[in-house]
Amino acid sequence: MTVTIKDIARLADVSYSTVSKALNDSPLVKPETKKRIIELAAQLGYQPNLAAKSLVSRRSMTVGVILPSLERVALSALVGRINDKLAERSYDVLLSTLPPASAVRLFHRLQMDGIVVFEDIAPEAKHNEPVPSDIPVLSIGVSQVNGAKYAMVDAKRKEAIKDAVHYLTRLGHRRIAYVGDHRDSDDKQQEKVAGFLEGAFECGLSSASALVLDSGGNTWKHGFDAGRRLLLNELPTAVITGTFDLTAGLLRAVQDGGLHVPDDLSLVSYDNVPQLAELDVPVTAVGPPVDLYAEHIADTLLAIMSSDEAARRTVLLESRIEERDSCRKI
Amino acid sequence: MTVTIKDIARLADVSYSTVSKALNDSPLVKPETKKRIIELAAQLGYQPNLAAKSLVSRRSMTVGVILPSLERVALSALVGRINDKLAERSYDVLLSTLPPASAVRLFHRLQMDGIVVFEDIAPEAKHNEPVPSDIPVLSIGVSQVNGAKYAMVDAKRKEAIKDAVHYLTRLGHRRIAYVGDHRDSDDKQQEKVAGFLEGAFECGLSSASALVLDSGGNTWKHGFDAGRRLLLNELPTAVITGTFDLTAGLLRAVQDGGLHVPDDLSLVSYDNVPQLAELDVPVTAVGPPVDLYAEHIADTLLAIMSSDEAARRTVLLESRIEERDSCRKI
DNA sequence: GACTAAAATAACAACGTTGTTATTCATGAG
DNA sequence: CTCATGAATAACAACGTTGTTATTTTAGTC
Repeated sequence: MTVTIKDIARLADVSYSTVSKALNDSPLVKPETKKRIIELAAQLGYQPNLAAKSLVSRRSMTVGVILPSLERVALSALVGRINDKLAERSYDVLLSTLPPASAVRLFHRLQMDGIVVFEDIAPEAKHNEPVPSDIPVLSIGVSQVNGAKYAMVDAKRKEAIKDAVHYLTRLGHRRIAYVGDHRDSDDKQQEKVAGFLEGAFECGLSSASALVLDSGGNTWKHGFDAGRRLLLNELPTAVITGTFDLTAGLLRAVQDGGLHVPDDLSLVSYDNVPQLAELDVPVTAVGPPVDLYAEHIADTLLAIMSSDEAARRTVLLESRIEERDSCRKI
Repeated sequence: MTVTIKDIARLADVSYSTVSKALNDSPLVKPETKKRIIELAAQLGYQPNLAAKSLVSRRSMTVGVILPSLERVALSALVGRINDKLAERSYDVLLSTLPPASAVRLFHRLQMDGIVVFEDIAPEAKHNEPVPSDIPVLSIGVSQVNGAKYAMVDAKRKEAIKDAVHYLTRLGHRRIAYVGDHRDSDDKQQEKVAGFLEGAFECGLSSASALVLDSGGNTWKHGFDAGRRLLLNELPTAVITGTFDLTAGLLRAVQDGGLHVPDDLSLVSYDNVPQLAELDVPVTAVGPPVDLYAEHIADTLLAIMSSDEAARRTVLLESRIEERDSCRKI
């Protein structure tokens, strides 16, 4: 049997409402009594029943995060940071890898105060069952199927990759490749490709000297394979990679091929995460810094949660270049 | 404002207790009324408030899973299966990647009916704060620091690897390598090494022909690197790998090195997951099949949850060989 | 058409909290 | 010594459910 405030009340010989006040550090109870009760509670290993709490307060101080998996390093890192940021505001974070529709239903039943969706598809896309409008949903980079329905935080991916092209061009590179996942289904990846092509155009690169390589996926393995293929043909002087994992894999492949980064090949990676500094060669990154990303997600979520007149807003995060040792002037 | 049974009651012009019964398909309400209420509820997008429900029923029908990350394929797969199995028994699963102590506290506050811990360290190891004894905890393969404190499901890793050695020996292999993570901190990995050595001894292999390679980690990358190193020295005729990810990486490395599996090298992998069949070469596996694993975890959890006189039991799962195309007779 | 049994529905208590309102208990002023 | 004042504590209602108990409605009997 779990210990409740009533148990504590009985043992401390006070009423249970006094216990409640004492544990919430209310000024209405005598410091002495308060101390006695708090100590007793700690000793009994009392944990407040969140169900009861949320029932009366109408909020659970809990948010749910829906994600496909934690296999991508950058996503894993981001979720960790979001957890931290929300914990600072005393919210707890729970994860689910269920299909979005089921996860949302579950979170709704659990009275979560907010939901963050990392899926590529909008929650109602599958079964066409609309998400209840009374629970704030923040979707991260989902293609807005039916108008701006949810609040959204997203990265300016196109700008980010474009920035990378400009950056490399300024360093003198005239032959650049973009390596990324190229499946039609995923708009986010498409956006990066578009950024690359626009950037190349703006910098006056010929289409022959702006190579797009389809990695067919976003894992280390895909990056490695792409790096391999890169080595088979005439090399570019610089490569831009679409995700952290791709970068790590590709770096390994080209190093294995006997190339030195940045002497033989410059490298810029999307996914502005600190892990890029820990690779064999610290790699220059573009994209919103993960800390900033997490902070904006947390802030936006808190914003739409507090204003019941849901401020369905879209935040587009600016990219920032994080220069490291993977690029050189030529 | 969320819709409650009282809202439905008002609209249907019945008492809220009737609504409750109708929604729970009680025989005490007229079929006609029942139907009307159920339709109305669906139309309003009603979702039962789990907080209220668990408050009165003293159980949340929810279990929490604590894990370090979902980066390992086999773990990811296992969690997915557990989710399915528990869903069949109408339990919901929530995940947390918080440090075990915090996650347990959170789950306790949320009144979860049970907890599954996938961490390498016991929950109380960090801050020495004991887990409340009133919430059933099932730990997966944790080294039992202070006696058999929690229920536990674990794999007979030692036997599994030993089986692999015997299997390969029967096929005629006399020079076998084991590739795995070798950090002292992780007992699970140590167990596999021990299995390898014992197996080698039993099969009469000389210590020179039973190689142990430390991969230094359990990811694709570590496997790849280990494969690379393998190629540098005199090759064994067969390799046993400690995890799915190691196998995938190592397979790639040796294929890159111009070897053919199984003609030039036989391969057996720990982690009995179906994903092994989808690699370039379908790889023979040892270890408890993931389905069986998930089922036992679900069953054991349900068992210790139902018997309040907690049946703190330990289940050790037998390994099974899943033969595929990665081994040949010599 | 009054009476009973059964069926249907309504009313109520409880779960563990919090916030509000009511009560008790000192303390000090007159 | 009585009374007002304020501090400390107790009692109570409410949150959204479920299960139990009480009440109403319906149908069947004579």
